[in-house]
Amino acid sequence: MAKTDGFLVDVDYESNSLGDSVISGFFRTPDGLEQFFFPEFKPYLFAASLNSNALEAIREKKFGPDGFSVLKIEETKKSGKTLMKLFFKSTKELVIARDELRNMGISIFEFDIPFGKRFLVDHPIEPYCEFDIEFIEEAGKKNMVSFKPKKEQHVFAPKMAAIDIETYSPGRFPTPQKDAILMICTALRDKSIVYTTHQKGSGLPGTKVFATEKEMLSGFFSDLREMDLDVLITYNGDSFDMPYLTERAKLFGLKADFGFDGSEIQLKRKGLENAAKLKGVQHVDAYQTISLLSRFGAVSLVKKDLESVVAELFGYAKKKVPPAKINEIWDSGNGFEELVMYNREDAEYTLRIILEYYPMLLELSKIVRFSLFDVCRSSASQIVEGLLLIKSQEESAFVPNKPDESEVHQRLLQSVIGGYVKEPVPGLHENIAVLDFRSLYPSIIVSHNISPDTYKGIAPKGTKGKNISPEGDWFAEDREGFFVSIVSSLLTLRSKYKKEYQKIDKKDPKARLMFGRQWALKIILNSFYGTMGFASFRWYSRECARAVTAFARHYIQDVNAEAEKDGFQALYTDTDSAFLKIPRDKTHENVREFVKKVNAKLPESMELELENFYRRGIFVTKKDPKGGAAKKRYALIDYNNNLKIVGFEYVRRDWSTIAKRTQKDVIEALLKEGDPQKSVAIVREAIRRLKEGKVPKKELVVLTQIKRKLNKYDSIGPHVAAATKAVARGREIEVGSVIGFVITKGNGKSISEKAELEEYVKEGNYDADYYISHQVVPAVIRILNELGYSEQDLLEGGKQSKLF
DNA sequence: TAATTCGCTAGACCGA
DNA sequence: TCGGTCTAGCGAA
Repeated sequence: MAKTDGFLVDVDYESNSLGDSVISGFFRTPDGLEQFFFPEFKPYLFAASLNSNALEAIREKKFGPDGFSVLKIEETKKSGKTLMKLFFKSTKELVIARDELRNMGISIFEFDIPFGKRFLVDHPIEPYCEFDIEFIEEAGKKNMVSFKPKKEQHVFAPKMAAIDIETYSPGRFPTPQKDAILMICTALRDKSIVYTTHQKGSGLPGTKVFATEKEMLSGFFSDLREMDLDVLITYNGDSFDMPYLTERAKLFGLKADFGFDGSEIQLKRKGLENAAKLKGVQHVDAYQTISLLSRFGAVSLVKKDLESVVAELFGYAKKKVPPAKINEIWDSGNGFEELVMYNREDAEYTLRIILEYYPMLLELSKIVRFSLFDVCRSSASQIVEGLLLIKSQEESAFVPNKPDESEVHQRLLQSVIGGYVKEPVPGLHENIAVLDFRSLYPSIIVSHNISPDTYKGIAPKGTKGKNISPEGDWFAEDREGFFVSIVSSLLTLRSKYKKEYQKIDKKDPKARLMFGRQWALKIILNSFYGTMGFASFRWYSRECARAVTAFARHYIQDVNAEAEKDGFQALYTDTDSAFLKIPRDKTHENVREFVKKVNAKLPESMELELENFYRRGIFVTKKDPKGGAAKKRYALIDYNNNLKIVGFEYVRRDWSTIAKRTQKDVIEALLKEGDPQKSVAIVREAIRRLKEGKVPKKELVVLTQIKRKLNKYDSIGPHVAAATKAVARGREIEVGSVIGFVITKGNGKSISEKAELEEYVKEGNYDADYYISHQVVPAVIRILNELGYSEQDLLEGGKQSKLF
């Protein structure tokens, strides 16, 4: 028996010569990346308790065309019920057997958990932890005997590199069958290398020049293998770089073989998306990661192309070389260094994005026991599901099946009422306090023991108890719910991490790791409520979701009622926050006392926090005057002159910069300086510039996402019209892409007819009337209405303010 | 196929 | 040409 130690970096499975599915773990040991096999671990599923006849029938059953049998059957208990654990020799056989078992009328469970994930769920191990390993080597294969977490753990510091390719694209989207790879860049933390076949590259620092593309690819592949990476990063490599490299390699009789032991890239489909997997090496697609983060609201991005992301995250305006320019440079050789720079920056920034989020990804990986490859491509439901699977395994709890289509349909018919939103008091207000509940939904789950396994039904009228929601849903008090123990430990862990982070010096490299840790927990906590009400979720529970929001509405409305009782004015409320106007006879200290008083009555895990005090704030009426004041839009300024603009056009990407900037300037003049006349002057100036035709195109662009195929739209809005026209010109527009359009002078009747993709519009070609009356004026008019101005005042001028 | 509901607004669409 | 209704997108929480 031999010994070593190392970090677990991936779990995978493969078919051996006998057709058995065998799990292997990849460990980063002192000898490099090593693969250890776990031949004892077999694929399995559960079947409902069977009588002896049925059990015999399964034992005798010959499955599939080849007539295989169940490997073995064990009896187990889950949540107190008896289940049969059926083992198979391979995942292939399990898949065949599950259909036939169902046809036999047998209820089966946990039949759709990927084998690699199954292994990680079943073993009390975290990926990227350090282990002491004992193994036996036979016929060149290392079989694991035991592996135990080391007492002292080091943080896994992976070898990382990012790659990016540039291709030839003569006026169309590049196709690997025809268009060459011109350049490839590999970026490491301390250097980057550009591979190219252009002779202009020779002599340039950090470049490797090859005579042919075939030699370049082969050189690039062998360099990658030599780097012996743990993590390989791309930007949209799942859909572009990896398939492209694979295809080009194939054309030259090569293989994109830079995975473990010279294995090739495997291109998979994950739902509708592509995924490129490498054995033993984690392919982290930064584009997928950014999508994940923006889904979870961890970053807010207007567009997800590399340039926009780099601008948002690092404040750097990276220069883009458009495809046509790439070809021009390539053909002429002029400006070659610019192309090299572009390629290099793309790879370097791709690496930087992942370095930025690595601590958070790593923590997510550990919590749900997904590899980095899986975690960066996961959805919210997969992450929560992963966590619940682990918990179920630990407690031998029953795992519900995913619902079938008709069940999902049924669930969708009944939705759950959400948070309470109070109509604000419109107008300009002074001296406001904003209070909010910390982690409201998770803390309600914990406080009232909300979980499917503690649900007792609707409480009879008159029943008293702390776990009866305002709508009557009743949860047990004598035992802790399955969801509750998870959420509660996540909440505790997060506040511990947050405290540690607050204490540590922010320059300490550990600080980023700690921040990432608490952030990962926040993401999971925030998704928990949502998944309970998600129709396709295994642990869907309408009752739980309904109780959470009912309690939430109760608590926030209670804060308002108490505040009014104490002499504050409840200005506005949205779900977990209350805006209070502090009357003249009250102080900030009175607000703090009020918060304390509320907290004294709240359950232990709930807390109302003082978010901030604001000097001034404005709420406006809706466009439809009958509709009253607008919810979810307001602006505040605190005592340090920090402006907070929420919900207004200013924060929306589907409004032009000219409208957004004018709106922001107006709000600022009003809140910061209290100067309505200046606000009016700002609007008039914008209108004047528009009329003179001097506004540059980039201030006029409206960004919108194309969410479906262009022919699937019932209503042809400006963005669809602009996209359709662009496609007619030969531009490719993918579903999900964000396009920018401008309303031109054109001679169409409708706005759509005048909408054109930004790239086809000349400077100065814009419809000034449209931008005045459909962009600038609507963005500011409701704000100025509150101060007594009308639209006429903006367009003509002269009249003075009556208010303020 | 991949967390929820609440809410605002624009612009097309449609019939009088 | 109008006003109501519907489709669509995005943001707040």
